[in-house]
Amino acid sequence: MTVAGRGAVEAVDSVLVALADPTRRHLLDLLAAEGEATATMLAERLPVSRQAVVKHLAVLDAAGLVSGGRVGREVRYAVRPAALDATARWLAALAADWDRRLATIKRVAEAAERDSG
Amino acid sequence: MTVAGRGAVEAVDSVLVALADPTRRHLLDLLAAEGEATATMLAERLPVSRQAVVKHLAVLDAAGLVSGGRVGREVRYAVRPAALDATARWLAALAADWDRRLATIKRVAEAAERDSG
DNA sequence: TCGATGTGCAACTCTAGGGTTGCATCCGAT
DNA sequence: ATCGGATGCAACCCTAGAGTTGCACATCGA
Repeated sequence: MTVAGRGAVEAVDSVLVALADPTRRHLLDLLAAEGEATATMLAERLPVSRQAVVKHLAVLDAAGLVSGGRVGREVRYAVRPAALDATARWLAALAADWDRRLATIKRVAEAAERDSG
Repeated sequence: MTVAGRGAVEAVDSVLVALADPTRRHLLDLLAAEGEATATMLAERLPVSRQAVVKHLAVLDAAGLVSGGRVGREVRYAVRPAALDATARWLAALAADWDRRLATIKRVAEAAERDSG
């Protein structure tokens, strides 16, 4: 690992992969707006079939970004902020790490500059 | 848009897509550790060809995550924290937005609960 | 019970993109 | 001048995964 725990990497990976698809991000937006929705409802608002939506929801669920609960004959999905928040923190920490390293490189370079110049 | 500007969406999209690939994340790790490296050097430390590395670097460059500069006959790449940091903030804001919405839903549900129960 | 609605499963198509190889090109050093 | 190491370009495979269709299974309402 570079900056945080190793077990978290797979979790971050699944979230990043999930978020990389525009249709899935659209689904998340709809879910966040609606509060709760079924695959059928979501498919009506998207230019894809219900089955496509179901597959996307499965990916999002595996990443911990949504969770679905059965109510009668339908399955209602809702958004889950935790995994998203964790990934945001991971990225922020990584960016901070890069900053730190670049600052170090710069100092070293300037020192070498002074020595030779 | 939902929580931030619209123009930023494409930028975030390219970063997310770039980060979704494990080989590219590995490249970023190597670059952050080395400070600067060429495609040839990076390819030696990865189980893929130099050409594959070049393609990945192009994607990372388009996303603003790295930048390369020519030095003599070689091209040295380095990591760029800005785009990563912006994406981290975007995700954090999105997570916060979800939290806000879920809290609202919960309040509404509880109010309805009191009214009918 | 029967019909309508929603979900689950499976086989299938099709393309984006990750990876490769081969060769041309450019620059530095002897 | 020329040899070697590094980059650039182009034409290729090949698989993951986004999307589809078709049908079977559950469940609610009349």
